Amino acid sequence: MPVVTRIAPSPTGDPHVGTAYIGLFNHALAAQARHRGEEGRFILRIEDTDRGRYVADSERRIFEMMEWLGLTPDESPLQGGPHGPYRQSERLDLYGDAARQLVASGHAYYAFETPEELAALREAAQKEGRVIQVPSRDLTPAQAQARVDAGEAAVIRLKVPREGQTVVHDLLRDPITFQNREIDDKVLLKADGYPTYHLANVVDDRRMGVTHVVRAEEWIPSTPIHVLLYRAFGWPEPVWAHMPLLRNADRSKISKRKNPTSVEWYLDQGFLPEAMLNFLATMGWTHPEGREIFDLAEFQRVFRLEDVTLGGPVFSLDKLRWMNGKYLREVLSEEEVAGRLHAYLAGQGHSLPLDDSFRAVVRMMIPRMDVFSEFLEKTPYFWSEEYPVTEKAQKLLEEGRPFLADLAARLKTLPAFDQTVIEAALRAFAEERGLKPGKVMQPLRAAVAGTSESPGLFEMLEALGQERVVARLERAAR
RNA sequence: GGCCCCAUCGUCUAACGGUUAGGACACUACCCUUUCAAGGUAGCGAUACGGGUUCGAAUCCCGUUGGGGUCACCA
Repeated sequence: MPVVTRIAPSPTGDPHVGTAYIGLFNHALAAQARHRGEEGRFILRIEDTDRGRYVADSERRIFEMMEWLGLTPDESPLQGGPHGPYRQSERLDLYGDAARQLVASGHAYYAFETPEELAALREAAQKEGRVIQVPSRDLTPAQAQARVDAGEAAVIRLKVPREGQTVVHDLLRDPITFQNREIDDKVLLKADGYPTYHLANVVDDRRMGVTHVVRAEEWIPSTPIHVLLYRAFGWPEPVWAHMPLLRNADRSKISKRKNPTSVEWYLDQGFLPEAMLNFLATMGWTHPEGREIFDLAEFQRVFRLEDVTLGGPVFSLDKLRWMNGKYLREVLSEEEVAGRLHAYLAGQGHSLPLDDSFRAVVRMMIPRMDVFSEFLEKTPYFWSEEYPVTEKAQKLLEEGRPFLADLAARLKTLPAFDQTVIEAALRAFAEERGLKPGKVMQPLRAAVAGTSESPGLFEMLEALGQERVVARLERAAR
């Protein structure tokens, strides 16, 4: 069975984590079909029929987000494809024709009510606890056509049956039943000639051959409209599957105010796309063998839509961070981490050489960071002599005051400066003074790092190098 | 408020009529240890409630409660 899926974001702002989330599943479904040797396509279509909310670079940023995550679509406005154009604003003729076709077949009608009239109608309907009824529905086709011909502003509305019910066969929640009398006559074509979401969505999905509509739960209430539309056109319905909504900690729909929702933020913070994807995959779904860490290929291998759970998953930044750290420590090699971190830092405007010294610091920091943005924050003393000194480090420095100068002198004379030599020297120094090793090491750490929290002292000293270590010690001893 | 969806530890979830209700994050303790981490071990911690069905219910049915979504010429 061919599987054609899509995401259809509107270009109204930052590339949203929810788009990535839904994109992951749609992308996987298409990939699975291809692996089976069947047709599988994943489309990115831009729903830009609301000119009021259009944001110019949003489309490009959505595409870049998908690429970053490795969810590159097979067809999109940027790549093109055989079913384009992929921007609804470039497909306007289609919708007008489709809407008029429905008027001709009696499934839709021209409506002339003004916004003010509609507001009044809506208020009245609300009072009576029923859905709005549009007077234009009762116009004869000839009457309506005459007013349109006269140039009167009109929208086209779907003529929803007054009786009966419409059942949505959602793959995850089948069946969902709606009473037709509770569905209002939705606008299909706006007065400006632009389609509404409902029309454009159905027409495009049909023309692009979409077989599976996998989208967020918030669309459930409009799905009966879409079903009615498919029927009015005489088209077969796609498979419907409504995924749960990502949630804030208070369980409301994930939002900007309560969570970082822009994927660009995660990129800026230095999250890995692999970890992001892995984490998103565990929202509403679990690996059948209980694995926590798995890659996209593995996800595609074992994912089944039917296994999706429906409780709205709370998006936990804590767990995402843990998972990202896990990738740093257990999935990627040290060399890969160094390379990626270097590229990340370059992207942030820090040009550090990708050399052995950088690699040594990275190696020490891998177990000490979860995301790349922590790297420089935690290692200022590796890159400059102007590193901050914490209060606690200051205290340790005082404790070391009696021997810091001597220690500097001792380290200065060391013939080699590797971990083994350093450790032996320090232990010997402590013993001579009748101090426990820690009593020497802590002040030393404070002197060279300005903090009591650092990687292992010996490896850190080696990475810093004899010259810097001695100089810092001498400075601290003064 | 109408309509619709949902309901297992604080969070993500496992269980698909029979388990001491399992794992992960977070939290706590201990171990390791030169600090901080990482890692290891242990602990804390859940079937919302009430009725059914059944020999047996977290699992099936109904109700209640709770949470969420949606009610535009936005998507």
